[in-house]
Amino acid sequence: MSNNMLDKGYDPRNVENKWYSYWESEGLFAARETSDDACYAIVIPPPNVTGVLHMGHALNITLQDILCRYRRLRGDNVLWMPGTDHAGIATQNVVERKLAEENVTRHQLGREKFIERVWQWREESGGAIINQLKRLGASCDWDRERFTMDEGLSRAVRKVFVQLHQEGLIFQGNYIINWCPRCRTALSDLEVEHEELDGHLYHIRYPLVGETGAITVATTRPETMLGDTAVAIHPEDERYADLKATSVLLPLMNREIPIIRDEYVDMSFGTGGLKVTPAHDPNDFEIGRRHNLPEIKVIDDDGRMTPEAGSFQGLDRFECRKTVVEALKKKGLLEKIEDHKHGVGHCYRCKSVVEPNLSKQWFVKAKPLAEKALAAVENGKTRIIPDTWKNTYFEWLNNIRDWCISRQIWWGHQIPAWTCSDCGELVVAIETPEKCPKCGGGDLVQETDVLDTWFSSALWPFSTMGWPDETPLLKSFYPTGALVTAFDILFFWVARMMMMGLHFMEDVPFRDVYIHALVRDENGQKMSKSKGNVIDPLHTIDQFGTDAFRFTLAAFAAQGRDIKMSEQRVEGYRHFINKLWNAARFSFMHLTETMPAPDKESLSLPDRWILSRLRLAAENLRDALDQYRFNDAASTLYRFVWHEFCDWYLEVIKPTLYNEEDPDSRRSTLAVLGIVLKETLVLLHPFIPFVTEEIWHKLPGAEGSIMQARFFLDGAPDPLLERDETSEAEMDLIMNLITGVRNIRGEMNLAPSLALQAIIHSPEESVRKSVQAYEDLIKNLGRLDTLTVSEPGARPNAAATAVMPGATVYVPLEGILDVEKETARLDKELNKIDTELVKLSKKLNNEDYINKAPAQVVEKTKGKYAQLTEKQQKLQAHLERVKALG
RNA sequence: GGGCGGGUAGCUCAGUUGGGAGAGCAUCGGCCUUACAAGCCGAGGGUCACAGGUUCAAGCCCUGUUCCGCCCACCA
Repeated sequence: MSNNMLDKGYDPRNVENKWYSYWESEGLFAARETSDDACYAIVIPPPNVTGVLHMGHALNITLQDILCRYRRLRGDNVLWMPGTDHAGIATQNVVERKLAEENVTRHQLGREKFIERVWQWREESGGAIINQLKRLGASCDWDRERFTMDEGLSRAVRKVFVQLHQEGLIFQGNYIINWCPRCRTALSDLEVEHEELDGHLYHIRYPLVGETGAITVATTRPETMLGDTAVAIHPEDERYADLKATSVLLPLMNREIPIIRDEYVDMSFGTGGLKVTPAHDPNDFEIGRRHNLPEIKVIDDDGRMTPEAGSFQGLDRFECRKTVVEALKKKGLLEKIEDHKHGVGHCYRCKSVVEPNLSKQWFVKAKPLAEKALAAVENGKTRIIPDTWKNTYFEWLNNIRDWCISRQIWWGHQIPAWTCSDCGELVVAIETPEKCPKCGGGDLVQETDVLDTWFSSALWPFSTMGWPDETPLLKSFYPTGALVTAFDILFFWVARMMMMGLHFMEDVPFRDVYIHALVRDENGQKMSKSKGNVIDPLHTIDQFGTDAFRFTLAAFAAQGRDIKMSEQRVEGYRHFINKLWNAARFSFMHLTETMPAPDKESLSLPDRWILSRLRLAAENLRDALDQYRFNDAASTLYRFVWHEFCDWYLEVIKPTLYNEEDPDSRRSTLAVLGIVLKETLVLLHPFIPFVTEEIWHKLPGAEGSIMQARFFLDGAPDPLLERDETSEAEMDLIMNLITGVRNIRGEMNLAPSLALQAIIHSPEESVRKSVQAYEDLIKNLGRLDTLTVSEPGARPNAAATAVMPGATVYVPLEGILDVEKETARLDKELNKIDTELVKLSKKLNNEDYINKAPAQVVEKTKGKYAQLTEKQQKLQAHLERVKALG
């Protein structure tokens, strides 16, 4: 037994860690800062630093790793930039929950101490997600790992903030924003998730001042009435044409508020009366500004009623709703309550009901930035794949609103703005200013708010490469080649990277954006902890190995469709990994040394055939990956490896390998086997890096890591590795003959151990020659005793038959032919042919078809018709003879 | 309210300019054939959601209907 003998089954556990360490220690993931080779970069979508790997990451990372490894094999200088995100609110919430277990609030701790705790938590947990990415095989350039809060990136954030402020694209203002009373912070519009809920529509009567009667308004949030500063009606509403009163008395508060006329009001809704609460509703806010209405905040930052709410002060907002309704009922001012479905905003981090609230915040003026981002996709500088997402992207950018970037939390980039306590001057600067530039005062107080997490991630493609310095890295790798992500952060992240990249780098951040699917559970449900349907990728890996898992993800990554993950399927692909393993194992039983490359002329048919098929597989793989069709790439490989290389080639060459009497043939076949195995491993490597590396090292003549290999398609043209359609056609004939015999054996229930005899008739000399030349091969795989080939002549009676283009096979079964079975078998086949012929003749008898269809298509149909007719005749004739036996 | 995706074999899904309906798993039959029983050989199984239309030809293009899923939206 040779020393490169493999174990009987593939065990990933013995292999994966070993090779990952090897790749890292050999520096095989490292990008060169400059090179003559094409440079290709991908920046990782930075996972939350305190996060845990989930299926979404697994898919995302796997696809990126496939692209990166593929590009390296194509000879590119690849940079896969890794890193993590500080994930402001999410991380802060996690740490706050931990504190809660100790019965401490962050306020008790104080800002500085709290931030220390967060950093501490990052130290403890920050490595976890990275190690999990490594288990997936991620070939990131880890020496360059970045964090959105590290010094370099913080500098980039401050620089961007200051410049945008100078350009008037960042401003501070009092506007209505989305407020999460639980997280106690403002949120951007994107961070609010709307959920359709069953609620109520309360109809409330607001009595007119100076005359009898009332205007009835309808609201879903009666507690906000305490902050009403007007009632609005449509200027053209005829119901109020004669209304003389100019104000109403706000119930419960006994405040007189004006009746205003505004076209925003929908006359068809309810009674056409709209209560206006400028401080707690975005629309009302707009109306309020148009009419110079006071803005009265009745709900505070904790979601409790303010002193402005009068006797309701201190009540929780939901408690207050009930109380207000009761009070109105008592006063007889509640006209009715209807059931009403409406969208309610929730915090995307903590799921609390978001309160629209008037607040002073910082904003990015988004329109000017959005225009460039739109143009770049319109003119194709950045491609979005699949392009159905282009519309979504355009839609959002076209309707973009100013981006609220200030957050009232502690974990994040503190806004680089200071207020002079002496003169009130606002100073925005990259570095902490020593004194006030206006009055020279030394007491400058920094803005306590921090920036939206997505502000710093928007800079990721260039901040990670050293911007604002002009680094060699930026020069080589910006714009990056591709961004790979799921659609759920298309707006949060992708669109904003486009905006910032175009603004600050004056070029797009990436040439391609590949949007992949969401991973769902077997029932198509989104995986979530609360549903308990989460499949842990690490568990899957433990069970089946990383390679099987990765191959599964790739195989399911069809464009435009979500993935329903199930472990059962991973198991299926584990079989594939094992199949490959065993194919290698078999090969190494014979392939013990390097073989010289043979002349093409001296090769046997199967050798020529498999080389040609390898070429085709490589081309298909390349085309699929270049178009991000990962599933096609995976199935191409699967089919080639299993059904061509294993099922046919390895079986076909066995007699050659075991035949000691023809060492020349054996050597040339071994040489081909070596080439095909080697190149196949290279093709597979991006998908299943571990097992291919493991096998690579057993391969005679293979040097170094498989990561240093190159795609043969890119090398100097090698006549051995060209398509050879003549050989493919000849091999097809041989395979058809074998399948014909196997089919007979299978359907007639003949034991595999029973050696059969076959008679092949063909009028074509080339066919007879092929059969003669590969007689042993056919006999072997067809499990035949004897094989004779001749021109059509006397036919055996007690025989089963298989008819194919150019040849007819007879398997004499004297004494054992089951007439009934063979009759049934032939009948079935004839029926199929019958229906097929009816269809074809219908076509061919159609003048329009003959005239209008392309000649090529018509010819094809005619050929097929002739072929089937011939087959039908032969089968029919045979059927007669068989019947005569019975 | 607007937009998007999907409905193809029992299950999960492919199907790239319209021209012979496919794969994996599952099922059935036969095999321990010296790489692999995580395997080998063979078989059965589909009104391509429904209804129209365009075309010589439709799973694919157009219109409508229906069911499922998702995204966006300031109608109280």
